[in-house]
Order: sequence, then C-alpha cells, then structure tokens
Amino acid sequence: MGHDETRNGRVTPHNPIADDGDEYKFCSTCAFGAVCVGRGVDKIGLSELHCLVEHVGSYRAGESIFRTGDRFGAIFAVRSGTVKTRLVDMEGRELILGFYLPGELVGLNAIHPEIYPCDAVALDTVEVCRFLFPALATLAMRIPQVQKELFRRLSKDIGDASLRNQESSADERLAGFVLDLSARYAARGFSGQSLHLSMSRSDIANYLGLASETVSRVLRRFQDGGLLEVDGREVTITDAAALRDIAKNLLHR
Amino acid sequence: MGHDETRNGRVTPHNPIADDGDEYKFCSTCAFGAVCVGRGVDKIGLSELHCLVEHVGSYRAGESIFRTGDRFGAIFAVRSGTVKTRLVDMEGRELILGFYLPGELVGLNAIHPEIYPCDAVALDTVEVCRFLFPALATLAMRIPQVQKELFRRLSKDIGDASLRNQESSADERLAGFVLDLSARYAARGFSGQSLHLSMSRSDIANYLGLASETVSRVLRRFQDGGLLEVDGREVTITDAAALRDIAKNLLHR
DNA sequence: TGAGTGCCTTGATCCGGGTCAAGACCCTGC
DNA sequence: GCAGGGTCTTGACCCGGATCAAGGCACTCA
Repeated sequence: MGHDETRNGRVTPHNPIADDGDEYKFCSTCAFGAVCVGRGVDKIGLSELHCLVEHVGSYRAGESIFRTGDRFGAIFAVRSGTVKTRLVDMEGRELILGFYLPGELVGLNAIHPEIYPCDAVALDTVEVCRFLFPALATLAMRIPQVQKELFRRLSKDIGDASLRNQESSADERLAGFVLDLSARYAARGFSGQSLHLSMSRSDIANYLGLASETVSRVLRRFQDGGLLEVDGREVTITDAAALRDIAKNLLHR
Repeated sequence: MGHDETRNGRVTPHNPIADDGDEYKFCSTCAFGAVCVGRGVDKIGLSELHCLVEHVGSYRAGESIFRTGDRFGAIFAVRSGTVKTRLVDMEGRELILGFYLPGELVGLNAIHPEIYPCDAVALDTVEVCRFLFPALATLAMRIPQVQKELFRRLSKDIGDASLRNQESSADERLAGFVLDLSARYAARGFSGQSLHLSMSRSDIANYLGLASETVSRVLRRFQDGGLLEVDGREVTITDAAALRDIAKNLLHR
C-alpha cells in the first residue's frame, strides 16, 4: 500500500459533518480520513484505517467498480473522479442512486444486496481505495466514532433521497442538484463555485426523475436568468442566493 | 420493564430481511426482536435487548414521540399503531419521511439531527418502546449481528426513498405504496390483503409527492378497475398481480 | 338540533414537463 | 476530407396531474 503519513491530516475547519467537538481529518492518500476521529484517538484512528485499505484501483469511464450480484464485502473511497451507483433491472433500465465525488464513500448502501442489488460505475477516470468491510466493521466495533460516522453517512443518504422526493418542480430539482454538488465539492476543499459535471444530462435527468431535455432547458433558463454559466459540462454559479431561493426545500442547504 | 420471555420468539420463516442462515425472531412485547439474532446467541441477544428498553410509552393521535431539536438519544420500536416521521420548516410546511408500522423501528435516521432535524408523530393510538441509543450502540459493538441489522435498516430506507423517486406516474406511486404497506404488514404476521390506512389522504400525498385529490382519484380508479376495494381508510387488495404490474419498479416487490 | 370543522370526493381548468422529432456539435475512425 | 455515433439543444405538441372550487359525510360541541 505504501501510505505516506506525512501527507495526511489536512484539516478542514468548517466541515459540515463535524459536531460535538470531534475533529475531522482528511487523508490525502486514501481520502477516508473523513471518518470521524475524535480527539485523542487521532493517530490510532487514522493509522488503523490505513491498514484497512486493501488496494487502490483505477478505472476508466464506463468500467464497473462493483457489480450487481457481487457478494458484499467491501466499500470504496473515491480518490479522484466521479462514480455513480445504480440499480439495473432485467430490461436494462437503470435507476441512478447517487453520484460520489472525491473524498466520499461508495458502496455502504450495497450492504444489503438481497434487497437493493446495485452496482457502481466510473463516470470518468476514477481512482478508489478499497476497504474490506469485515475489517471496517470490526474497527467500528472497537472505535465508537467510526461506527457513529458510518451511521451518519447512511442517515444522510436517507435524508437526501427524501428531500429529492419532495422537490416538485424541475427548477427546484436542478437548483438543488447544483447547490448540492457545489457544497460537496466545497466541503472537500475544492471550489464550490465553478464545477465540472462528470455525468451526462441523461444521468442527471435519471437521478432527478426528469427528462434529459428538461435538464437542458432548465439549465438554459438559469443561464438566461443570470444564475449560472453553462458551457457544456462546466458550470459556474454566479448567483447562489437566487439558486437557494429556487431550491427552497425544508432545510437551508 | 417486566418482560415475559415466554411470549417472545415468534418465528416468521419467510421474513424478507433474513439471509445467510441467521434466524430472526420477533418479540411480542417490545417488537424489537427483529434485530437479527444469530444462531447460538439467541437468548443472549434477546435478553440483552430487553434490558435496553428504557420505558414503554403510549401516545394519542397527533402527539409527538420526539421533536425537532431534541438531542438524539433514543430510538423507538412501535408496538401498536402507526407513526410518521417528518421534517418541518419555519413556514410550517412538512415533508413526510416515512410511516412506521408495528414491529418497526422509528428514529434511526434522526441519528444525525444537525443535518436532518426530524420529528415523529403518532397517527393513531400508539405504543412504543424506547431504547437508549448509547446502550444500543454499545451492544452493537459487542454483537456483530446487531450492528449489521442496524446498517441493514438504514440501507433499506435509502433504497426505498430512491425507488420512490423513480416512480413517475401517480398510478405507479400509489400501487407501490399499497404493495409496500401490504408487504410490511405481512412480514409481521398481519394480513397483507386487507389493510387499514392510519394516515390521511394528504399524508399519503405528501409522502408520495402528489396532491391529495390525486390520491383520491387514483384509488377510485383502482377500485373501478377491480384492483382493490376502498372504504374510507380500509383497503382490501383484490388483484395484487395487477398492482404489481402497475408498480413496475426495478425490483420485483 | 344545528353550527362548525376536518377529511374525502368529484368536477373543471390550466400549465409544466414528457414525448417525439429534427438539427447542432462534438468525437473517433476510415 | 467524409461518415457514423454520442451527447446536447431547441421546437412543437399533448397529456397527466396540480390547482381551484364546490359539495358530501362524519364527528364534535354548544
């Protein structure tokens, strides 16, 4: 594996998932440091996590990271690129469950493959770290913060999916989508203002429950209204306040 | 607490959440036995769980079981009645996250209240067992199956929410809703064929992202088509196959 | 008993967005 | 160069379901 400990520990002070005094650190190598590591167990937590990384793999656009029907045994941390998870049925229709950006965890919800047999596909050139789940679960049983963090990620996904359900109009959905991506990039230290959409219009449409034509039209309308600049898959947010106003969901985003 | 061990252990052989050889048992007192209890740790698992029950509370329709802003400290198992969880914003709009039937766990997703500050409200007369979460988390750290089961429930909720997102037409959504309720009642040993809707039409509409008038109309149409009988809040499924055909989501239900 | 209040149903209208279709703008390969 | 296949955009049409409005039913309370 060859972890370089000196490159770890990049602290992001305004991490939205931090609370009750724990510190959160990101590991620039495996991107998994975001698992909550409480004061005092920093070193132990990080190094234990690193031991769990089974291997680092890289994939080209379109390649599967794990497949429907694979026995659940591992989860993945995205180091670079973007990953989508989806359900695919017998007729080949797909349902996109989520997009995963650098620093995020993929595959936790595949823990129950008998019920939701999903797969994960690279959207561009992707590097991921693979964690064997039994080892992670064991660690979670020894370090409360790790277990807590895993629960946290799952419950966040539930809320996100429910909120998406609630967004009624296409404008709301797209404004929410762009702001969500923006916030997630920003939380990892990237620019939240200008962002690259690694997914196609039809992937976005599928994810949001819209038609791809509608995605095009709404983005155009947003651009005409001065809310953002669109150039192919490059998007620059120019009026975040107005977007937030459109994506008026129950939380403030 | 006064648990009567002799009333526990009702085994449901076709429990959909069972896999890889574990046995699942339901406790008729606290309804929480559904937490997976592997072979060999039955007794230990069940009695340990019972020790966690802090108290049994009962609520009338409309009463809050926990509120937005409560510090997260406990989860609840429904013994009787139905509970809804929701997000409420400053203007009083609500977003219904889910309905919980007897034998199901409420409040797991409130584990992250900083991000999704939800509350839980009784829809009719409701009895719940209250479990202190720290104790449960500690137990989860000692008994792998408990942790596994908690992950399971969370990941199921994610998939459910995502699937609901995908359902495009009102017919699909309502067919899926009725079948889902039916399956969940059946999994707990109730009749899956004739069911009582404890929630109002507008609650259903909110949950499914529809208007309450549409819920009425679609149910009427289903009745006219001979798919089910509707009498106020009593619903009897008469043609489950046809319903499944309408609710053609990616899984088979 | 009747007034008041929710909840549910049904009807009429209208608009957002799905669908179909055509064309533009890339790619990559021959 | 041109052909062929993605992806994205834009236009025209039309249908499903939101919205507005009215009325029915069951329940509570004076």
